[in-house]
Amino acid sequence: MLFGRPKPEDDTVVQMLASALRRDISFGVLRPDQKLKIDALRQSYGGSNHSMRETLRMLVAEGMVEAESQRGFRVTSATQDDQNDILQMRLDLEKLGLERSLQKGSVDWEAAVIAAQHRLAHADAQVQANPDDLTALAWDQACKTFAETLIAACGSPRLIETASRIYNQSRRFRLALLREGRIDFRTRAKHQEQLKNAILARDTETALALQEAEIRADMI
Amino acid sequence: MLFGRPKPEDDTVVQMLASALRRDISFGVLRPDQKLKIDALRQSYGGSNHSMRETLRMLVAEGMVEAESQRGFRVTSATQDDQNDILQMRLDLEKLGLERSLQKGSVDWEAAVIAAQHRLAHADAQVQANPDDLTALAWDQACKTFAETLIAACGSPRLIETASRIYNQSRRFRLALLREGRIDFRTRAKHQEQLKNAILARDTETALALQEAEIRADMI
DNA sequence: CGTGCCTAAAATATCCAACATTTTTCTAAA
DNA sequence: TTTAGAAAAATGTTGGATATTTTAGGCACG
Repeated sequence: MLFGRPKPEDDTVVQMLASALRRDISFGVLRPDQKLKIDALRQSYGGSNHSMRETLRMLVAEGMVEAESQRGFRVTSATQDDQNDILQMRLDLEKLGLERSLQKGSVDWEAAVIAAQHRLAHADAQVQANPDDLTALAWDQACKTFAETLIAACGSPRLIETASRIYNQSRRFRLALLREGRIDFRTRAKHQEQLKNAILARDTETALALQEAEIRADMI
Repeated sequence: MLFGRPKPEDDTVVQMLASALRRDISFGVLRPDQKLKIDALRQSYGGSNHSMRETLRMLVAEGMVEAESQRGFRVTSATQDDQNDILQMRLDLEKLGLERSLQKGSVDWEAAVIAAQHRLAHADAQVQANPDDLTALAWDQACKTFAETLIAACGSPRLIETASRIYNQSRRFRLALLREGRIDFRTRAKHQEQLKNAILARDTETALALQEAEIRADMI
């Protein structure tokens, strides 16, 4: 996983569609509560009706889309309550994950954290200099990778998978913050650096506090 | 939710299929790592190829089934590691949920706990007297309902949903215990009663300890 | 002027049949 | 015995068709 993924993630049509829809939901192209009509989606994204349905089922299970029987699909709503719920879940899950990673993580994990933090710092700089959609996408991905790296050594595949699911639900909130220019990059950079150092020092208390601050800042 | 569910959960074909497959995976009719060939499944469960594929996608997202690109679906493996991981996740999630329910739960929640515990005690007695598959199914459902009721007042839809997802993955382990006669119903009954009383007394520490004991006993 | 009812249009959920591609299995030669 | 290649099976995808359900319009009725 050093220089890009070895296996192609978007192998099948359904997975390509899922990626595209995920991205557009995160970016707000498809807005909360918006109806997702099969034929309309096919016009924009291609694929057969069946592929599109399969895709939407997947997104339902990921929490990005909601289904109502005989009434089709719509983008999951994004109320303040939802935001709070997602924030709390991220706190619970990612803190657990980081705590256990700090207990179990090897030097390989430390290296991965350093690398992810380095890339994140770079992405932060990029997105400040040039805030177009493509850069924002790369920045968002770097944020996710960093958050996932923090918990990668926790030893629980299900914790990792669950945290990833919840994280994906949080993305659109953070991308909205970015669009609105409400992200304090100065503080972020400082916290990230401190967090990395706390991890290398295996200072659990400080690391968890910084992680919590970062997650909260991600969702105001 | 007093006398059965008001809305029919198995409205559509896909949801019927999902229920049937979930049940058969939990019961071990479909064994861990078993290949799930679309046409073979259609013979047993009906439905078109698309419906079956949609169903399997859902189960993938629920963690009951795994998909490999161009190589179809198979029942999620159930190694000792998996069992441990699921156990740990249940502990983390359900303890969080119970703790918050104890903080926020109203008298309605207390009533629901009492009701669920009553039904669970009944189901325990039934399954001891008459351990056929149908009774086991009802018992299993009562267990799940009880576990879900404990965390129902936590105020976090995503915590509830996530706990449910993980719980479903734990079912086949507990049903295996039941089949092998390795469940200590005496201790269960005692613990359940004590747990209910601790909850009514809002004794968080005792309640959490008893809950943990129950979850561990569920998975040895 | 609204209100309810009926019909028409749209959308969903499903099925069948077909096909390209990929994986697996079988067979036979080196 | 190994291996190469053909045959069989399975997956992933598409198009088209149909029953059912929901939604939208329009129109008489009070």
